[in-house]
Amino acid sequence: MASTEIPDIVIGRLPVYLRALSLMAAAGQEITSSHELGEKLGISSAQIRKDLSHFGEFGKQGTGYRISHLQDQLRRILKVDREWPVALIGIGDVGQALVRYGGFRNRGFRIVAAFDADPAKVGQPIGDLTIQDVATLPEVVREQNVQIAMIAAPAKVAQDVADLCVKGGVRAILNYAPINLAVPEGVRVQYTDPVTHLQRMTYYLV
Amino acid sequence: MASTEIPDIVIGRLPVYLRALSLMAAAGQEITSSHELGEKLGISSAQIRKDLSHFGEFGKQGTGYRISHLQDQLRRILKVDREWPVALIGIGDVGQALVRYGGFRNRGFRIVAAFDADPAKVGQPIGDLTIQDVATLPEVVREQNVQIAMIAAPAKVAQDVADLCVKGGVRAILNYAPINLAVPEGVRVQYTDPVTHLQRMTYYLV
DNA sequence: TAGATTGTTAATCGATTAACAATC
DNA sequence: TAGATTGTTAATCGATTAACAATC
Repeated sequence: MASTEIPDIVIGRLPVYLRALSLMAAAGQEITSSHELGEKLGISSAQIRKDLSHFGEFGKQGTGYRISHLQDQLRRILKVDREWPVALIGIGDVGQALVRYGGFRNRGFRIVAAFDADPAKVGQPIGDLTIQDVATLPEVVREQNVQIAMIAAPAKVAQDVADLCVKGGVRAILNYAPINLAVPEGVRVQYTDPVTHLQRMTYYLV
Repeated sequence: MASTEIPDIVIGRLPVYLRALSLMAAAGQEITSSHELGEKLGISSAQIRKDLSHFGEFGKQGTGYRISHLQDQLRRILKVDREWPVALIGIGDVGQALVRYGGFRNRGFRIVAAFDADPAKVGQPIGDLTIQDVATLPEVVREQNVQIAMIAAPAKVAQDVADLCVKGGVRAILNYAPINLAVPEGVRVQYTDPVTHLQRMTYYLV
């Protein structure tokens, strides 16, 4: 079976599956099973099979899944069988780390434009790029058909930056600023904040 | 009411509530309601009230919640009404950004030890700290009673680093390496990987 | 073949929501 | 007071799991 409203929580697990598969593939492994994958990820094998069954039949009874095939399928489903252009806003410590991060390549993304509001930074080179004035963002991302943005700007201006992104046609935002963004329907936001992650664990400490 | 096995998904929302409250407080606001908070976060007001009801009664009928009081309560519940010492392993781009990040203070955390495996880095200053040899980690974190670690080391060695952390008594790990860690029962891991976040959104793009 | 593992169904489990009495 | 909002209950909704026929 396939289609008809896949739960978002299922979509959220697919990148995790894909990452685990890539690790296995890198180690030279060719076949895996829902049981093995579940073991590695702390997820039940039934859940993995159920999740995958939303999209089709990718395994073989008695054998399991050919890793390369399942990777291909997951990449296709997640639409990362291509290279998405990404805009990065805020070239501070986090922004610089993101530019230098080698993990985007081959996983579906490339930073194609970097922005900052600081006149001292605008015009400076960063990696292969030149830092552009954030005021020009809507125009630039629209021209380059950029649908994805990463916001690493200070919290104070993050909402303004998000507004500029939306104005330029961005539909997906990864927000490093520790604030909740208000965006129109149809624009997705993911948050990443080390403190929030840590605070989620302290509850369980003594 | 209180206690008796709070669902982890509820715990996961508390830091988000706390962050939103801090933002309101910073803007000079003194009172809020479950409705307003839910509006800001894209969560139903009923869910917020239900979540809070696991821990006690923090509001007032007809009025809502006094923000400073709810902040205090959430900080107490999450155990971030203190300052947790944190170890950081891997002083590359991400590690450096974390050391310079000002957002830990006042939110419950302080990096008290920085480690790297590179002999050229060991002994170098980073912020207020000196980079230490990762081989000494178990000893050092045990001495300083560090229960929380952030791993920003390369994927290849992240599991080894996690093992050292566990050996030193660490019970909570925030992992920036794009791999799933195997840890013993009782040790919590949170993952943060920009690519995984982005891949979760591309599914919805055209 | 015998053993293993899939894909799927039905049952269970848990989380979210709607509604409202209590009350500030 | 009148209006508003909490805390909580019961109902709904959705996700996870157990189990197994199908079959490699």
